[in-house]
Amino acid sequence: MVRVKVTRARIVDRAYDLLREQGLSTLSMRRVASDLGVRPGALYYHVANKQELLAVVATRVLEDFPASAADVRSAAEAFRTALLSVRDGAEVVSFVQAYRPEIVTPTRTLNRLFSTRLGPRHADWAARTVVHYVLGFVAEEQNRAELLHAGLIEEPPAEAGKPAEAFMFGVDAILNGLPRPAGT
Amino acid sequence: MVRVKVTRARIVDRAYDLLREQGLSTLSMRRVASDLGVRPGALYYHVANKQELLAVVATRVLEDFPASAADVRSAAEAFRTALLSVRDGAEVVSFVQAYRPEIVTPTRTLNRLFSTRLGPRHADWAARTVVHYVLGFVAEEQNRAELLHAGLIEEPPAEAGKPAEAFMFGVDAILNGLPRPAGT
DNA sequence: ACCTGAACACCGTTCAAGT
DNA sequence: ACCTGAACACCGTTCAAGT
Repeated sequence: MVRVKVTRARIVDRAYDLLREQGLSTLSMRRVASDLGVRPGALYYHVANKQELLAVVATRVLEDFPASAADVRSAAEAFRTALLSVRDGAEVVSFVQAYRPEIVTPTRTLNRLFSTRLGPRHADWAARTVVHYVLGFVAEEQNRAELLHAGLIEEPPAEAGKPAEAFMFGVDAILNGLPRPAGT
Repeated sequence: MVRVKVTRARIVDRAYDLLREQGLSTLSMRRVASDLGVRPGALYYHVANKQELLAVVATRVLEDFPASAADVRSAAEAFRTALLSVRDGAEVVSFVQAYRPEIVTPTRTLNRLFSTRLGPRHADWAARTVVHYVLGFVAEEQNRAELLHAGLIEEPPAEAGKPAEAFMFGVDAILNGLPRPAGT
C-alpha cells in the first residue's frame, strides 16, 4: 500500500475493511500496519492496543443501526443486519459488549422501547435478553460461514433456507412466549 | 511435568484442566505439549488439530449436563451451570456448536422437551432460541470475568448481585413472553 | 511528535529424520 | 508407531534510538 501519513482514522478504516472483507482471523495489528506501509510499533502511537481498536471498529459496525427503531421486532432485525454487514460481526460486538457495554447501542434502544411497558429493572433484563439472543444467533450463523469458507466443514446451515424466519421466531418467543404457551 | 507416555486421553485431560484453571487464552497446543513434556509436533500424532481438540474438550464441559432434565427451566439452568464450570466455557461451546452441533447436547434435550407441545419445526427453533440465549448470556458473564481478571476493566458486572435472576427472567420470557405481554 | 529497528515472548502446523 | 528437531509463517507489545 501507499504509505501516506498514518492517523488513527486510517488505522480504524483499514481495520474495519479488513474485518468486513476477510474476517477476524486476518485482522491483526501487524497486518493493519503492513497494509498502511508502516512498522507494527507505529500503531501504538495512535491506539492503545488491539482491544481499543476493536471497540472503535465495533462502533462502526453498529453505526448504521437506526437508534430510532419503532418497535422491538424491527430493532432486533436491524441489529442482526448490522452484525451481518461484516464478517465475524457478532463475535467482535460480543467481545466489545463485555469490554465497553455502552458501545452496543441496540441495548439502549431496546431498553427505551421496553420502558414504555416495563419497569426499569425488567426493561433492562428484557433488553439484555434480546441482545444475548441476537448475538448468540448471529454468532452461530457467522461461525459456520467462516468454517465453511475455511473448508473445515461442508454442510449447508442445518435446515438452511430461511434463517430470517427462525430468527424472528425467537424474537417473537421472547416478546409473547412460545406458540401455545404452557408454564415450565 | 513428568513426561509419561502421551496419549489422546492425556492430551484432552491437560487441555481441559488448562481451560478450567486458566481460560482459553492459555490453552495452546504448545502449552499442552510442554506440560506433557513433549514437543508441539508430537500432539499431531494424536489429534488432528486444535479445533478437534476443542471439540472433545467441549464434550467434557457438557458431560455432566443431565440429559434427562424434566423441564425447560431446569435444563436451561443446568446448561448455564455446565458452561460456568470452566473458564470461557460459553466461548468454547459456542465455537463447537458451529463446528460440530451434535456435541451441544442441551439442544437435543430441549428439543425433546419442546416436542411434547410443539411441532418438529417449532421445537427445533425453540430449542435453538434457548441455546442462543444461554450462550449469549454466559459469554458476556465470562468475557467480563476474564477482562476483569486481566485488569483491562474494573467495574463489577453492571448491576451485579443476581445474575441467576436476570438469567431466569430471559428463560421465562422465551417460554411465556415478557411480563404484561403486548405484541410488537 | 512520530516512526524505525529490533527485540521479547509467544502462536498453529508440517515433516524429514531418528528410534 | 511415536517422537524430535527444526523450520515456516505468523502473533501483540515494548522501547531505545533516530528524524
